[in-house]
Amino acid sequence: MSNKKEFVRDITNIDEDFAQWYTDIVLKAELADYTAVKGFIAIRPYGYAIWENIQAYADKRFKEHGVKNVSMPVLIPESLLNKEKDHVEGFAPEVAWVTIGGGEKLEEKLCVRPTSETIFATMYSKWLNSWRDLPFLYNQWCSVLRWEKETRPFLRSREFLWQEGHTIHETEEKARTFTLDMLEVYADVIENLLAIPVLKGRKTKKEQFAGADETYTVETLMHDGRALQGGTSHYLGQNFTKTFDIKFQNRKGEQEYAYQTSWGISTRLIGAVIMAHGDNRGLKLPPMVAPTQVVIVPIAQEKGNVLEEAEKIKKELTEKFRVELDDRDNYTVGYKFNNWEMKGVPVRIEIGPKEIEQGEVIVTRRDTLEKMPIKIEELSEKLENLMKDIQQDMFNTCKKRMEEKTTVAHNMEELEKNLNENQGFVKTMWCGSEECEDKVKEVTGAPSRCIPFEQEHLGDTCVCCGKKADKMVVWGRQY
RNA sequence: CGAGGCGUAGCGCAGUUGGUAGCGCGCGUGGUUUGGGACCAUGAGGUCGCAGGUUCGAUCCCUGUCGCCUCGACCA
Repeated sequence: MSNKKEFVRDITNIDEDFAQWYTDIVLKAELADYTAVKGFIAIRPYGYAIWENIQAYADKRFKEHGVKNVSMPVLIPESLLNKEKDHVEGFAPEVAWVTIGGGEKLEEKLCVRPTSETIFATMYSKWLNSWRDLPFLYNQWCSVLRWEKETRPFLRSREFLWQEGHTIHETEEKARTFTLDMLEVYADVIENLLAIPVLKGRKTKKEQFAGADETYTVETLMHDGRALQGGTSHYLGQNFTKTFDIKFQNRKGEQEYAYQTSWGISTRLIGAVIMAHGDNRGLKLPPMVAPTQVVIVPIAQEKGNVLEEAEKIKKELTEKFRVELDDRDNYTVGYKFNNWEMKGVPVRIEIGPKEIEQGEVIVTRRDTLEKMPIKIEELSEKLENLMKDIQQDMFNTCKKRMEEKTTVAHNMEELEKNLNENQGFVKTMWCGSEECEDKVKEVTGAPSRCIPFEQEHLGDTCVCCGKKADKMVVWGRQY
């Protein structure tokens, strides 16, 4: 009653101020906290556990493709960073420099890695001799630094955790295939683990990675209709292998430059999970990434054998699920319900004297808040199915929203109207010129998201200039 | 980098027309409670962001500075 009001005020309303809602969730669900330095967050155990689940899932997929993990240094000499022209221009404005070491000014300043193409390239050039050595399929889990001006936890911090894969291949075709394979891994991670549908496509020249020939992307859509780039995979061609002299003796005995890829996903995905699924009660985690999948809340736990029974259930469920028993005696049941809902735990089990008498428990889904009694002996089995249902339903809900928020425009007026009213993705035809791309961004504030793999024929003329167009491109405001 | 806002207890905020600080939540302890954010009692917790100036005296006034947050242009 009046409690409800208090609760609503606890977290900012999701539809009134989405940005504030997001910050509230990050802090109150104890995912992360601000630190002494702007743009540097402390990821707390609950947030880090989500990252660990993402890591475990993605790492397994990478390894299925033969990828091996390595660790590269955090510092890059200026001269190395400067070797690839497009690359420097893309990253130079946002790198942090180390100029003093051991109390003495360094002869050459060192940049804190914003990404490690240059280091990998240097090492690859040392390690590569023959076509028999290829491919090199290396990845590292690390943090990188980019001195952003505007920062937000997970979405845009100056330091962020990520994974960067760097591979070199014998042929262009093999490298291109691998680039797309990794994009599929990302789509798999985001759709199947995080339950967020993706739009797959290729970035326009203007939006692609600094130093890449092609950038592929998986784009996602958040609660408020804004887009978020979930992961990117780049085909780097021979841009770096030529400047870093990564060559090998090919099957014909000739010297040839290798073909390279790089690809990454970051802790930004935690931001995506928050913003794609959350609601006014807080976080809503898909079972597969949830650090705690089941929380058991005992009711009247001091009475009879409630706690004992709850512990028994926990023990049994722990074999299949990540389970927590909330036996804190200084909080009421209502507090616990709200607290775990805010933390997004997918399934809650209530057990009290009444349930024990009936030999059942009350199971509540976080996503729909639907309550159901389940016999204790059937619990473990039924929860398995329930987890699958929740995972699937959350994906479907998100997918439906993405479909509703994807519209078509044939001219600038429609494009602007759709972006303003419906947000989301807007599909249009595009002539392919950067002038038109710039103009759309200038007028609507929305950059191109990608040129989707699944092309549709929406007309024959460019949304902007009206000239002949044969590509479909998707626009959307982004995070 | 442009625009705005804010720095007082862990968090949210009062406050002193200048006399060295208070409320709510949270936290500790004891007890009563527990089926949707419990209650009583008691206690701990502050160089009032930092520096300088004015003043007998500054958390308050002035100047500077630093930091943080939000919104815009750039990025995972």
